[in-house]
Amino acid sequence: MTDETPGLSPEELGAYFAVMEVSSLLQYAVDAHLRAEGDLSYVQFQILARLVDAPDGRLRMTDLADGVVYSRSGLTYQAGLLDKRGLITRSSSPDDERVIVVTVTDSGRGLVARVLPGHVADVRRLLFDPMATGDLAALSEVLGRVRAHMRATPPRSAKPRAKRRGAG
Amino acid sequence: MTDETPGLSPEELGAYFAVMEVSSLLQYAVDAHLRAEGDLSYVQFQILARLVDAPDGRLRMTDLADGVVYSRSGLTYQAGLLDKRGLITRSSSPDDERVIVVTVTDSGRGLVARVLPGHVADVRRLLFDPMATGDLAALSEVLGRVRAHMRATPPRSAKPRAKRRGAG
DNA sequence: CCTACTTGCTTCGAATTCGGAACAGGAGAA
DNA sequence: TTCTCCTGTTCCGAATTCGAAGCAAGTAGG
Repeated sequence: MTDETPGLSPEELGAYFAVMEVSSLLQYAVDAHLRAEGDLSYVQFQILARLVDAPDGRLRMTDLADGVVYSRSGLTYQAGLLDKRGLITRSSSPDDERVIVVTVTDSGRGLVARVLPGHVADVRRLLFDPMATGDLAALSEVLGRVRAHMRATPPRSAKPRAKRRGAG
Repeated sequence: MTDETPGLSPEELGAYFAVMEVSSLLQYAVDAHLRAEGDLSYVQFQILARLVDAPDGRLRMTDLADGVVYSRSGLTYQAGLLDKRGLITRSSSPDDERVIVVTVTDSGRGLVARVLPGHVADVRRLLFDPMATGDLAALSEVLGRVRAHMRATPPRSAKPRAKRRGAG
């Protein structure tokens, strides 16, 4: 793999850095607002938003984990916090006693409804306001392709001996 | 601000989610590889890469912090780890005794050179391979505008009473 | 029925991050 | 000079994350 590494062109390098910086700044700003308005971290908001969007407001722990956190234990921790605040409830599934079904409470729905307008306004102000006509379509097109490719390429296969210690 | 929140169109929502998911998966995959190949976290690699790219391989702590971490203390922690491994050195500036100048060692340069090909290959495989002709230019164009807008809009002004506790 | 294997979630220990407090070196005014 | 800010770094406590290990529940084979 030392022979065929053509490197990245300046434009590729700039695009790579731009993706990382934009997402980082966006998440940081959005997270700060969510904490200020609803005392919610970005991860907690994502969990609640997913539940609100789900049929009957119920999802299994495993389904919730996908795309939000990269470990089950992290979700257990966050679910514990949300449960303690009365924003969700957890109960065993009658079909499969192993499965924990998470349900949004009315309080949780109310909190999401209360912080959602500000959240949307933040995203619009930071991400979409500076865009020109056609930028949105172009961005969706490109990132849609990239996302589909990433989902089809599980990252696990590439790191057989990654010895990560602690939080990433 | 409750009257004028038109929400986000489905395409905007999709683009927003795509940005967050792509960057998250990309960072996760790249981080895993950096740890496997050089026992470096993504943040540590960013610090070393910045130093290698800087004139004389030297930067002040404050300049390093901008864009890498969101707190000075976090940079101090990482600099301590890199210093302990002999990848950087820290010394006071003769001009201003307050300033700490960070310098990459030969060992640090060697490590960056060793992990850079794999890092570049990861970025290419995950981010650029699925792109079609013209996608790169479009992405650079859009995100360049967004990034410039974000840099001109400091996030501090929008969260006067954010009471964050611990890591974000 | 009983044993082996898999799946789903939680507990535990370690690592990383942040904000604020504390500390030290310069710059300017009287 | 001395006093008062300002800049820059480090220390500390709290919060969040991950991986590994442990435990309960379901599934397949004999």
